[in-house]
Amino acid sequence: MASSAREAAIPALAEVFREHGYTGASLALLGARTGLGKGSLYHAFPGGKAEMAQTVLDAIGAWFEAEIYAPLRDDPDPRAAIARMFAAVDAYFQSGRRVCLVGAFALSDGRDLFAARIAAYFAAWRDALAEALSRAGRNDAVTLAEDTVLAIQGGLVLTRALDDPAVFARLLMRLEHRLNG
Amino acid sequence: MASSAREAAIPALAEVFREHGYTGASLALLGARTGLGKGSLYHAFPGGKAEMAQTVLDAIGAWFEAEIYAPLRDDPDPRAAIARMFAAVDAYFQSGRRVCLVGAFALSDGRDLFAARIAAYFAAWRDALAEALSRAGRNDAVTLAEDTVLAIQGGLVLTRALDDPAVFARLLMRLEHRLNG
DNA sequence: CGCACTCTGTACCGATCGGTACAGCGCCCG
DNA sequence: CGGGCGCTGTACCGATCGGTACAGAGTGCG
Repeated sequence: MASSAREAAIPALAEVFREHGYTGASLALLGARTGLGKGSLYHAFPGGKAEMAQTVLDAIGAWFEAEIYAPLRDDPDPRAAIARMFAAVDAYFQSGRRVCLVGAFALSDGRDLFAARIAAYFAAWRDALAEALSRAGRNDAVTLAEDTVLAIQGGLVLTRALDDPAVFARLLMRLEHRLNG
Repeated sequence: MASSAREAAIPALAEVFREHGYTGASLALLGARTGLGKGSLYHAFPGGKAEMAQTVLDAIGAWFEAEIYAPLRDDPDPRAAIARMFAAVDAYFQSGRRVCLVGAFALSDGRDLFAARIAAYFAAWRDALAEALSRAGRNDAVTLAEDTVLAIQGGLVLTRALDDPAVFARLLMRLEHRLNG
């Protein structure tokens, strides 16, 4: 199938963008990590590096939407959805060893190119979490949601800076306690 | 004086690294922003781009040490030092419009090159704040300090991502209230 | 004045950048 | 079996990368 090579390449592309940023992710690196030559890469992504990055951002957004945001909004048990969010976040970011690509893009390169997607990712997260908190009876739902999303990003920065995954683990415990008691 | 051109260039260099990251900050950009040709740049920084980045990181570290960490540790009134920290942070980061270079470096490029400096910057901040909180009588000083430093970094990420300085302003108010009542 | 020394613009280096062109391989379908 | 097409490796493009070499301008001092 035409799109299967494309789909298969996405996780590898994501990893390279995560580790090197947009400008730092060279076609040589992208090709090496995916195992695809330049020809294949441009056949699958005619738009070049920009299309690869967009596709990766969309895939990440879709994953979070399905695994985290949708349950937060729709699960009849909001507290269960929040617990699920923390478990998914811990697994996804490998307890802080893995960086958030969207957050990294927001800070430096490719910010202008992908600003809309970046903003949408965080806004959706904050709003879905606020929805769950609201249904759980919190009246400070929006503030608490913003604070939580922001703390997770900060936790990733500090964990990476200090090279100490315990920072992220402690943070998630604190946050979950604050949200779910 | 020999070092005056060097010193004068540092803020401009810092701004370029902040906006483009380490690999994204080309010598062309660095030269344009500082107003120095390649010859002058390499005369002032014989070690090239790496020395420029190190110098910038050191200058930032020194500024935070003098303006924020030292008062946190030494001011006889720890609550005043904490208030001063929030005012300095708000001014330095221009209410979130400006990104933290150290945090940006921690997330992506140049991380390995400058890991020690990056870790020292955050560890010093966390420890100085914990010292102040401890002297102010908080028994959860270390946790609270870690949480605060991390939240500021996350606030910068989210503010940039959503392009909304109000996020950072709200965060600082919340944090100061949590620390100083 | 003239020497010496600091500084700086410019030309140049090999390497690598993102991207394009294209020839040929292999697979599928008629 | 054979023709066509999806796919891919490779050579190549101009631009730019970080870095070096160096000649000459500017400057201060004996």
